[in-house]
Amino acid sequence: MAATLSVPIVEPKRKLLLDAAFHEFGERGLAGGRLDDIAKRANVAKGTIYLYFPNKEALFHEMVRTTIIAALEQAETIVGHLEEDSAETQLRTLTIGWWKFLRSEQFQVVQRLVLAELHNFPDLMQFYADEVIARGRRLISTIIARGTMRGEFREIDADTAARMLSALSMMHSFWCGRRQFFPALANTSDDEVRNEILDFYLRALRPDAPDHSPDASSRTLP
Amino acid sequence: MAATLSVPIVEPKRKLLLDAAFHEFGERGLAGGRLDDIAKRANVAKGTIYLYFPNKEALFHEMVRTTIIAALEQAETIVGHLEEDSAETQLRTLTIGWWKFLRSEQFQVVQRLVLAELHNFPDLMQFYADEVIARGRRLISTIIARGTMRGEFREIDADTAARMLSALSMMHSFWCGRRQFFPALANTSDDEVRNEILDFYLRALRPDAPDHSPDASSRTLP
DNA sequence: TGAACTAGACTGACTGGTCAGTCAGCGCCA
DNA sequence: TGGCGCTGACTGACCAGTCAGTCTAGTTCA
Repeated sequence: MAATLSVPIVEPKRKLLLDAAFHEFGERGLAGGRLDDIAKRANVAKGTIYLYFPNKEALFHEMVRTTIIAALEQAETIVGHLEEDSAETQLRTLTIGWWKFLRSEQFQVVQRLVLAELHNFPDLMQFYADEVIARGRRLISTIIARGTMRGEFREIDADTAARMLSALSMMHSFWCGRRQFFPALANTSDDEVRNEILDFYLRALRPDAPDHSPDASSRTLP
Repeated sequence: MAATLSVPIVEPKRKLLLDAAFHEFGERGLAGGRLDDIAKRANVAKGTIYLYFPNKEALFHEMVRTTIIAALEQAETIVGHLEEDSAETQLRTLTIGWWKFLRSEQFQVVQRLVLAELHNFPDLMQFYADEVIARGRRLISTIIARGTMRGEFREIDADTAARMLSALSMMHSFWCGRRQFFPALANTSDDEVRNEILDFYLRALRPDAPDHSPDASSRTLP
């Protein structure tokens, strides 16, 4: 059977284990997750896990890493290529894609694990900070810088502004993931929340009204 | 002994244990925290813990509860009584106090535990959501509603607006607690971050410029 | 063709360490 | 002297990690 195609038939099992680990650790965390249960989920004996991973921590480590990567890849296809629209439109497009990413099951689990366990895994924390947080912010900040240059947005440090959008999105995504506890969000759909964030955010980026400022020296009214 | 003063001399030990539990669980989480170590921290034998708490979970539960309460009490004294200032000043005052609360060690630990472990303790999660999140938001939203009524702020749903400030503050407080991983914040002090948030936020609440909008009917310029 | 052999993926009972929870007993104080 | 607050060695459950053994599929050879 394997004589005809020499593709390694082995790797699927690795993926199977990572998938089982994702669910187990996602539910119970690193300390709470049991290898016996992961094996059971993967329909495999416990010993098999040790054929693919040296120990529990390594399995956890790799699971987080691959999940982040998979989630990012998925996010990238969603976000797409930002055409030469207005900065506002670009920001809206990006946010819609990014929000979908934040609300995905994969990211929700990763986020919980990051918040919960990653202070014991500085390298994973750094990976997450660089690849998820910083990467997202960089995309945003590029658009904002462009918008500011064009006069679409007010003068504002693009990195700071990006951080603000990031904070709004991430915190709301977390709350949306626990709607039961937050009556304020119980009757608001994910998309509505996202639009609230965007509308609020874009208000803060509006250019100064031409007058209204203390020194009326630079009037440029029509 | 108890004849002379009938004050229970027992409670200090309880507090001692809760304090030790705070540090132990704060560092290692519920699953990782060891009762032996909590006993050691409190200079007490392990058995003593069981004179005050029925089991580990109960100790954890009560520790989280009392910590939240203590942190809130402390926050309340910081926030103080909001005098009849402008809404903006009130919001600034409140945010300064709230931010100090968010950045306190007590809250930092509670936040980590909440994010990490509280999905196994729905009642604690609810307590946190009600007493910390909702309570904070209510304070903010009252001020915003007043500001909107007075024309200081634009028309905006006060609860939504409160949620935005809450999101900005909580997420940034979390990031500030892990500065090592976020180079963007490495060179920005807590107070600077807080001011960035406030300035950004207040921009989003500014009333519409009198003209610039479709109907320029209501001019109230000097 | 098929019997004998081999490789190595996989199994699961077992081991050893850890830790929550127990309890017999100690010492101090009224 | 009685009892209360406390101790800490002990127990048993649990679970990560091990390893001797099985099972399957491929290969060789008569």
